[in-house]
Amino acid sequence: MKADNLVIVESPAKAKTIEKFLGKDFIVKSSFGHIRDLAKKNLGIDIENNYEPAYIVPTDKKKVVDELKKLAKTAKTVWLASDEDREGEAIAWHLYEVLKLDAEKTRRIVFHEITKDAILNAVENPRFIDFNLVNAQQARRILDRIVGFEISPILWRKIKPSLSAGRVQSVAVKLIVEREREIKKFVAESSFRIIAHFEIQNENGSMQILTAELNKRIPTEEAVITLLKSFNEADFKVTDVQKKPAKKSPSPPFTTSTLQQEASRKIGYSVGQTMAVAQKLYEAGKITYMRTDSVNLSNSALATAAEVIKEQYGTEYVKTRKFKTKAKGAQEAHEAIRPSYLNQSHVEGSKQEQRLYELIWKRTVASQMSDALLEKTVIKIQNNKNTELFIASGEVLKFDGFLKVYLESKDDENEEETKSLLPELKTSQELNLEKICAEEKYTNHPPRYTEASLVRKLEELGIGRPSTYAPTISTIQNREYVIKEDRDGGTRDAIEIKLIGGNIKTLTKKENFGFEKSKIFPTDIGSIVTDFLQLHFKDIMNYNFTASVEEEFDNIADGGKVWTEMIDSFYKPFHAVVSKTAEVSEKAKGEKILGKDPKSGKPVLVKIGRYGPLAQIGEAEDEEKPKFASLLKGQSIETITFEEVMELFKLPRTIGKYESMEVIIGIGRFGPYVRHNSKFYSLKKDIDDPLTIELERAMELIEEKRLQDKNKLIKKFDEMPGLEVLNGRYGPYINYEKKNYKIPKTKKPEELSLDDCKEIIEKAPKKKKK
DNA sequence: CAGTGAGCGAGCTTCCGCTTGACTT
Repeated sequence: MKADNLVIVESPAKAKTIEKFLGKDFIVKSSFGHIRDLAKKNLGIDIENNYEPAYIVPTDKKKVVDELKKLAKTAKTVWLASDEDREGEAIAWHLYEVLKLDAEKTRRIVFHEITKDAILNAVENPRFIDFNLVNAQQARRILDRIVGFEISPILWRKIKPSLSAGRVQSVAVKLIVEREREIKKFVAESSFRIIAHFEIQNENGSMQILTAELNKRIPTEEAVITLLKSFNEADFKVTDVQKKPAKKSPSPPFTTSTLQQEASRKIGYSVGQTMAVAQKLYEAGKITYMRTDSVNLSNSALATAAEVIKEQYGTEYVKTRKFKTKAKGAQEAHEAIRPSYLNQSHVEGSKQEQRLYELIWKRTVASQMSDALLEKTVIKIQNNKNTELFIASGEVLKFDGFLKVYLESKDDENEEETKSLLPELKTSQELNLEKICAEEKYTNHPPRYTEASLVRKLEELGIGRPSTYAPTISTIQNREYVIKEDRDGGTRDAIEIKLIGGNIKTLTKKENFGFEKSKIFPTDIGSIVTDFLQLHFKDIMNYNFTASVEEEFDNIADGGKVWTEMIDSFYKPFHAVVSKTAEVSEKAKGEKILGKDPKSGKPVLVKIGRYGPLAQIGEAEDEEKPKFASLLKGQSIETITFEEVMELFKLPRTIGKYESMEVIIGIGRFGPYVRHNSKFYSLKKDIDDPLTIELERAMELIEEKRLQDKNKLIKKFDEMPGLEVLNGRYGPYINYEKKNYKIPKTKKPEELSLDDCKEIIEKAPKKKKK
């Protein structure tokens, strides 16, 4: 295949679309993102030589680069069409360098939307590579490398191997750690919410209840009773009625971050899931690009939206808008995330894809619809016994507008503010009191982050980019700095006091609180690393660090600053701190002494060990070796109590005999277990507690595992005892000499002969390790 | 795969931001 013009874009899906818009003389290829990166050896930066970067083409990019080289050689003109932002400009430059392009035959073009007009217009208006922008990217890349690769090794030495630190991830973890500490410090307070119920006779004779809330909360039970008594036999009347028009406007179309948030709130996807499903939709040509910080829609999309809305809902529902991006540091290389074809409100595909698509369709369409019009009513109610003021507020939807299609969800749905239609009332109208209820309400601690709300916070701080939100969230979980899980809450008393028929009744109810679903919690390692970094690298950990270096990158991009000078003024003081910290800082183990062992009088402490958090009685220097016990899942150094620690030392414990052999409960490398006849059986996490589990349940676990093992074995051969055909999580497989082999789909596992198995093992591709 | 927490030393880990596959025990 030969063509005079080679166009290079970043994404293959984009290449496919664009090729259709351009003529036969054009061949459109993708670079699959960056094609070069800093070498991993020696930082990939020659510090002595004015921060000269050492770029290499990673092995998995060699193939793409070779193909592009070949095509570039025969092309008369090479069009570098990577995105119009810092990273895109750098990609263009790397291509220019690696493909050894001739400046004469190279053109740099950009477009923000994938429409024929935009592309043709771009081709008409080429420019050359903007080296200031490229240098801003180099500064960004090198700063991140320096921060990550100079701090991480300190963590390996001072805390634990394989840990990591970085401009983005370390701050993300800090947000989680700090929020958890705020929550631990938080003390819930309660006060009483007072609600009066009035009976209203409607014109047609039917009865309606009007509820109105006292304009303040009452602090104590005693004060509530005094107050309620003062209402006894009072006459209530309306003292004011106010009606005001109001409106609600739709949210802007989706960006990566808002899509992740809404998909989490409305359909319960993790941010990783959302991106994977969106990727599928994008590749199928159903939505525009899913990694974007822009809320902009193309003019043609706006026009189609107007048509679709007019057709489906009527002209009065159309109101097209151009939204402005508010996110800090947004680079707006793409459109907002929207359906490629707005006239398709549904698409084929998996259930997951359909649900996400519908969400995107609704959000996009709603963003171009009329405001919803409301009438808000506020009614004031007073009485003749005291000066207290009750307020009833209601809301009537006069015109639904965009609400016909879509309403953005909120993170905290606790506030049940169901404002309803109020009866028509006039000033000085008398009201018949039915009852007054006082309910004890507790204040809530600041909410724990979900994956999606953490992304929102990062975006707010200008930290990270659309392409990195999901990977960052998984990095901090993979490093075990944080963990996403459900946690049980507790119950507490909530008092209810009523004034009804002249009597006061008090009732104490139990209410559940504090249950957490899929929330992010810090681990001990996360807290210790955060404290360590905060102590030694306070600048990097500052929430404004990214914003302030971004300002300098902008200066470089504008040509006002030389990138090596910017890096130099960062590196010199930074590296001095690195050297000093490596030398003088203590090993950080998060050690905490909780008390004294009543038996031996030795100190009882908790700390991070090689294999995670542990409790210890006595010290290493003591003559007698210290005793150790691992902490249980869900326990942490920061919150565990002395009593809980002492419980841990009750393990291992013998809980009885089964088949005339001892049954022992312990905690090992892989968590709590039952040991019986020198075999191990795992306790079920979240169900079994090793400290309280009884013999009967342990026997159940043993039998369950035995049954499972029996079902696991499909086939074995007497001639070769080491070879087994087994049933696993991903279906049947062959196990031989500790290695597993896939069974071809053409074969039935039950019918495999020994020779078949040998053949499969022979033919299996050699394991490659990365 | 299941009681390890000492210490030595070789060799490895690690960043952020652009993009998709390859491939699952």
